[in-house]
Amino acid sequence: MLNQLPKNYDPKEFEKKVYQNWLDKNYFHAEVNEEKEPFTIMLPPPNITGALHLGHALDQTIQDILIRYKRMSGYEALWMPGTDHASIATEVKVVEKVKKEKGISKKELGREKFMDEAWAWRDTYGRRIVEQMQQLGSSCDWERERFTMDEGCNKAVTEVFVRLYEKGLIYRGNRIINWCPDCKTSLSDAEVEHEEKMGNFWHVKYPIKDEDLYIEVATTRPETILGDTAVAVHPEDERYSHLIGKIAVLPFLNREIPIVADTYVDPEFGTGAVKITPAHDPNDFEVGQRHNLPQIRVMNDDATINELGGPYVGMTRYECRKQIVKDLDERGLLVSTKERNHSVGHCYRCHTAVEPLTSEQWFVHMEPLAEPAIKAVKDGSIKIVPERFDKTYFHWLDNIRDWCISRQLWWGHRIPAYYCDDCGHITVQRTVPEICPDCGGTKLRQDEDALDTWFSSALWTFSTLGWPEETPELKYFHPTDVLVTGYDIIFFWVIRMVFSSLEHLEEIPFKHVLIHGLVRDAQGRKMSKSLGNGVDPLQVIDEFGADALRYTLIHGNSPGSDLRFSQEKLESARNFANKLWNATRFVLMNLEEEMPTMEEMAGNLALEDEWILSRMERTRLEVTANLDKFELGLALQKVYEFTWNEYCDWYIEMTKTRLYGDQVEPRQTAQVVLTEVLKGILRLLHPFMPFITEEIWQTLPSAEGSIMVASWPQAREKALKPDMETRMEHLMTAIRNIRNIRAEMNVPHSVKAALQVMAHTEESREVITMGTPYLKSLAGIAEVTFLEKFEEVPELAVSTIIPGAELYIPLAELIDIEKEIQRLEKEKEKALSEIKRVEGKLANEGFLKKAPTKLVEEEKAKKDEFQDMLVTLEKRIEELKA
RNA sequence: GGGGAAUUAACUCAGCUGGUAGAGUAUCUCCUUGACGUGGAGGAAGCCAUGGGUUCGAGUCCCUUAUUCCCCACCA
Repeated sequence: MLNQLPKNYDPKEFEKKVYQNWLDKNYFHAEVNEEKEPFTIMLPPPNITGALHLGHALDQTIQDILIRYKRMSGYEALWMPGTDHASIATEVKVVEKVKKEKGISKKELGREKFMDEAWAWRDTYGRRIVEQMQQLGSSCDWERERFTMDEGCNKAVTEVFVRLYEKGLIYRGNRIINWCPDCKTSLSDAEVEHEEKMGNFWHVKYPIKDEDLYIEVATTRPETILGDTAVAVHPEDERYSHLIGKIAVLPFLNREIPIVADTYVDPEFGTGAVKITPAHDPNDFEVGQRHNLPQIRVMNDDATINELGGPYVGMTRYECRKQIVKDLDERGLLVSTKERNHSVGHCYRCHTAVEPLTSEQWFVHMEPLAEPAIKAVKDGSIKIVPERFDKTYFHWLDNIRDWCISRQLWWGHRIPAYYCDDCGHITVQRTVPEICPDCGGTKLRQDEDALDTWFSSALWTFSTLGWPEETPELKYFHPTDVLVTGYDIIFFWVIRMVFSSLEHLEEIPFKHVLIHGLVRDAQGRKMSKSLGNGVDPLQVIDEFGADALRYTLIHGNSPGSDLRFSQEKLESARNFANKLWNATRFVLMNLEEEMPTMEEMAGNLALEDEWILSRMERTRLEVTANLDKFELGLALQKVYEFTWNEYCDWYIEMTKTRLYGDQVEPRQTAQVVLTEVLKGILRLLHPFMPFITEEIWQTLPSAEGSIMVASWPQAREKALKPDMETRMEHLMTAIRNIRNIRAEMNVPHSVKAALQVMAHTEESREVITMGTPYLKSLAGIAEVTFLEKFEEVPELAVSTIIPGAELYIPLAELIDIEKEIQRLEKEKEKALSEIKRVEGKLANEGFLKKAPTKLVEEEKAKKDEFQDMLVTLEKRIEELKA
């Protein structure tokens, strides 16, 4: 007795064990190996802020499929895992934790102790993420696991910062930036989410100094009046030309501000006069620069009004807005209030409305970096899949502005800039300076700020391989092959990796970018904490198994599009696993200890053997092609269909006559082919469903080692047997038709019918002869006889047609003649409509001239076929009516 | 304001370089046949959103319209 499997598929029984075995055998590890071609994927490092969600599961499943496929195909496949420190998000979480546990703020705790807390957090969640990935089956090279704040990454970050600074591409400046009053840090443009909101548009009068005149401005943010330093009008706007150069008096503060002319102003919009607040509006900032206006910042870091706000000091920006509107109204300066839609920026982490304000920050000068990045995609060095995301990529780069990289946070890479207290000189260098190179002073302070998280993730493809050292790994594995990520982080990450790698390594970071969509809930809603519709991958794995989860995420999904996640899909995935499981049980219980090899049986193959082997070959060809084009959903679909519809539904059923027969030889061939094809299926399916395929593989005789290191089946076009496929098709049609007739005639299973065949071609006679055992076992036929003359056709019989032959079932006592005539009429209709279609085509001159000859031939053949069928049907109907 | 996507069977979605519409789920009929009822056999179900164009031929390519959904954007 060979190995046996339990009756039901229960992934919990083996998934952990299987994964542990892979770990023990070190199969995930990749090394520089000049004898093999490398294939590299860098895992987009998950944030250490919490647990993995279904989006991660999708992202990682795609990568795991690709990496397993390539590993089996003989590549030295490296999948480098790691986690991201996620500066803001983690810091916020740790701040909350400290507050909750210790009741103190981060300042009270102090920088050093705060960092200890953050590292402890990282240890906990970093480990949890690894565990989750392992449950999903991810075959990462854990020995190479990295963290964006580990020593190697730190070194790379410093190196990049210093190089860019020395090149003049990083600078420090007092500029307008996006400020999150809740996270209390600056944000890059990419980190601001804009939202359309209904707000008010207030028209306000500013008195003109020493004159009985007013200038009317319009604003959505009255609280910024406190920071106004000018009013601007269009230079050619005649309504205001007399006011240019005059002085307006700011309400409440009585500040005297000039009226300036600037083409930025759109005379058509609002009143045509704009209040200018250089310290709180990006456009106004620009105007301010052009006209040398002072910047008056009237808000604190928490967006309350500071002492420059006069009577409004201490109010929040919203309280202040309300109060100012009220005060303006009281003084008769409020002209009107209108409703108006406008977009407000929000922090992508905490969703607080962002406050634009001027601040001393570090920036990357983007223009010179953007250009090569655009070129790399334009010239095809980097291919984005699906292609349409090119537009997103270009659009962002074409409109890029300088990148604000400093964050007022502790958790992150501290900026390697040192200020001299004596002379104010700024030193940027790789190591901590002892003395100021300018004045020799020793009182040096390092910049307090940390770098944007994305600054370090931008280096991920090479900082993880040892850069700036010229390591063998870097040379061998870089550029990486595919970057797999969601469309939501093209801006944050993909673009920045491209220009970073091009700038520092002078090569692309990856050859392909494979974009996937978002995982949504069954109603199509985004999964979110506030909706409470998030699904925990671990719970899914617990209930259905990791393979079913992976199947659900991949099946029927196409690159770049969102997918809905539902219970039904999981069930269908689990059912498929169960089907495969039981097919294996069937095979196992019919095998014997001693089995010949496939090669030894090559001469004994029956029609169905040749057929299934040819079909498997075709499936291999298609699946491999799909995988190479990143069409994972299609690839999986094909494996599924081959497994269920061909192997299980037909081939297994057909082998039963041989397996249960008492002759050794045909039985052995069936046993060998059953095993061979099952193994073929397992190898094709392994990248998608690694656990079940491994578990089953291990039970099969003659399967050596792990399926993980088995070879990917090389598809051979010449192994296809199209004629065998056609013959089998005909036999299957015969069986289906007979089953159909039986169902329609309500012939119970117990009643075996005799089949009489009028064969017109040698081939059809052969098909029926070879197919006789299957007509018996699968179509309820008792025996098959061939008719030689038309006169022998029984009168009371139901009939059906396959190419080249008519099949009759005399069921005199059972058939209802009227019903049978109806059935035949229906078939006749079908034949007629087919003939009409084909004839229409063949009557078309253009078709005959321009369509490929092969197609024309096929159509002609079809026409003949259907016409024969029609003749037979008509004859048959006549006979029955008579 | 700009860009993109979607619109295919009751539902959720596939459909690659144009050549007679597919799957899963649900539904209807039958079946405890020695792998599987997490199953088997059979059936019903679609003017592939709209109007045009290119073509011998369009779900597939081009344009129009409608609806829905994303993304981007410095009109105060």
